[in-house]
Amino acid sequence: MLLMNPKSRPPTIADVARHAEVSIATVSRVLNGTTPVQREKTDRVRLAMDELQFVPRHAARVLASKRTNTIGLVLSEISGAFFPPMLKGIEAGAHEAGYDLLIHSTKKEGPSRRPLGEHNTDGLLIFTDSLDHRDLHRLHNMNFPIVLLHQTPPDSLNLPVVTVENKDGAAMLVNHLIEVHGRHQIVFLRGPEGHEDSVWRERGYCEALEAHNIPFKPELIATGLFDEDEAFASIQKILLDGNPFDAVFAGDDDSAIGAMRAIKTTGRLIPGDVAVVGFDDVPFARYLSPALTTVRAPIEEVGREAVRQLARLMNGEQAQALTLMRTELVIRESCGCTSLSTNVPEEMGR
Amino acid sequence: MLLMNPKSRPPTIADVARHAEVSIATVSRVLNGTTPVQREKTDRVRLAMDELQFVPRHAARVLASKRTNTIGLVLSEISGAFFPPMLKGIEAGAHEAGYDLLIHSTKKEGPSRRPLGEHNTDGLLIFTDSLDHRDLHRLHNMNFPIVLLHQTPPDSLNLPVVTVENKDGAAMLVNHLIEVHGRHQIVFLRGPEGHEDSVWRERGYCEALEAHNIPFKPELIATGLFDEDEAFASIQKILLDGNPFDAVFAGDDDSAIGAMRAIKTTGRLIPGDVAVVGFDDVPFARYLSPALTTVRAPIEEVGREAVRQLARLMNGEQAQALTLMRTELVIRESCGCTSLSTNVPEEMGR
DNA sequence: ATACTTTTTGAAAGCGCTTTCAGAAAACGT
DNA sequence: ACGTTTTCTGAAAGCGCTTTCAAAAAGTAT
Repeated sequence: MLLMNPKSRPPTIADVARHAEVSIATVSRVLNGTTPVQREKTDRVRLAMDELQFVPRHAARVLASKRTNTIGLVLSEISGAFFPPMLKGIEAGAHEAGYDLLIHSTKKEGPSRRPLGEHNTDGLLIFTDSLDHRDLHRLHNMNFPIVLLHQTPPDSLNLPVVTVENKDGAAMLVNHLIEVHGRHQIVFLRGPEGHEDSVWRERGYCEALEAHNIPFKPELIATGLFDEDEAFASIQKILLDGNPFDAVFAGDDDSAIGAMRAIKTTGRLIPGDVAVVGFDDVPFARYLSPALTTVRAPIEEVGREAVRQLARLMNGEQAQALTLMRTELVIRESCGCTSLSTNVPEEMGR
Repeated sequence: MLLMNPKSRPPTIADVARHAEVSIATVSRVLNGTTPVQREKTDRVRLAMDELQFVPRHAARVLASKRTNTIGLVLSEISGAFFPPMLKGIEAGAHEAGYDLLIHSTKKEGPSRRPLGEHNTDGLLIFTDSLDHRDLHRLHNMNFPIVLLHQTPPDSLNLPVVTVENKDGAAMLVNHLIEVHGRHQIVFLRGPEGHEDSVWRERGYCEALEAHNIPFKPELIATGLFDEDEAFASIQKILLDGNPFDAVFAGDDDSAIGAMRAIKTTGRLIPGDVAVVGFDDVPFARYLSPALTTVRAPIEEVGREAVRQLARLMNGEQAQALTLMRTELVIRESCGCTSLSTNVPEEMGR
């Protein structure tokens, strides 16, 4: 193993050039493949790079080329069952496209008002409302590549969006409750104020009701905040108020757990007395008893697709204004269906 | 709102200097607070920066200062219940310390053998064995700040490590099984080959047996790969082989699910006939029936602490060679204890 | 006032790479 | 062989910022 002089600084492109007896420009060219270089020289350069263990200084390339080769993910908080698969998809997408991923949390901005990395990235993925409208406008005005995740653009800004078919998924779910199980008094638990996914799910809920001529009852709408305890409390309140219901669409799976707990507490049976369904299909949904009927969103694909759209933007191409990833009904037991393989994941037999 | 000439490129420090009628150096100084600057000039500069919406070019600072203000997280794959909280901790730690986070996946290296970001980060967090020993040696030799996560250094390299007390946690768990529930035939399900966490958990398992003079039986050791289906198969095999056992320490929670399924399939009762315990305390552990007794590792804290150690290294200070985060026994039902509040999370009453 | 500190400031030299630009070399045509 | 076109190549000019360095300004002590 080649030991390098401990005092010496890491090799630069100039060292490589000297070592390979070519010009700096030539080294740069074999590094980037921008211009053909004679075979023999290419080899010499490659060899030199290996021997010197040369690693190009990212900052220098960025400064000179104005391309960072990095995409930024802006988000307000890392949490929820939702986040990991999305990140996984984004990471995979970035990797595929040859970009690095810079994570920028906007939650309670640190000591130094560190500026958003516009110049430090080639494009930005913005999750939900992690960035305020002012910044969004500014970036949009300067024509900076941006893709929104799970958030439609404010003020009719023309920014591409990637999200899931919340409305259709919710409608499928509620239709199932109505058509297959004959439920008509369906509670809906809203997510956090302003949460777009929740808004669309509610819309799907309403459409399903309408489609079956079931009147919308405001007293069956409550707030679950996509949170277990909040949902628990909300369902308890509805029970206390004496509003009858035979099903709960909990808004998301976390809320569904809370709802189930609240219902069980009263001695009611799930799904006999009350059907409970969620949304998201988080990993533990199948382990609940009864196993939770819900809607699966291809979250990982959302992340991957968002990167793809962003890549198009960064290449100067047009991106799709709205990408809606299809959702899928996951029937288990909590709706009243009977699963043959209780608590057994589908993949079991593989 | 100040509209800028659309043709104009983003403002540079020179523009700010001109605008504020000071030198470039002065602008840099108020930007970094490196040297005191007259109050009045400071104000002028600040104003100019605001008006021009100046955002310093990251690359330029890095190139000039040799500090990237970024730490890199190197990992081979984003997955597992394990990952999200760890990332959350790391992100939080990085944010606190004023660093950005660059995620670098080494899984199936992309098209261009993109070099690891040594020069693009001030320090690296290396998760499990996402980086091969050669690179590790090289980085170590050049005295580059590195902290290992859940992996002790190979070849007695002197690199700081942050991980959890797997051995103690496992021992506590097995002790509980033995002392409280009188189990003596305890199956252990190993994790993936070479997985350090698994090795230590097994060691804890062995120590607990020894401490109670229970002979170690090789036929009670099997492989669960920290995977539900694999664990299912392994337990089935042990059952088929007719090796009697009255408890399963599943290695991790995922395996525990598989183990529970396999045991239930035979009609045996949990925990009556067989106690099952896991490790990790993933979110759904409490929702299983019976609720899973397991060990909670402060994963998020691991991430945060790792960043802290790395920060010390980057500041030229010494880091702690080994940081073991304490684990905690989480007693639920699957070990044979009876929980008063079945399936009800502790926080319920808040 | 004068000499000597101490505090602020600006000029200018890089940081390591990409990218014109124009010249050199090679390839081609006749 | 010579003029042209096509390929390759090197010199040099930045990219936007930090950081000496030394001079200028302001403050203190004599």
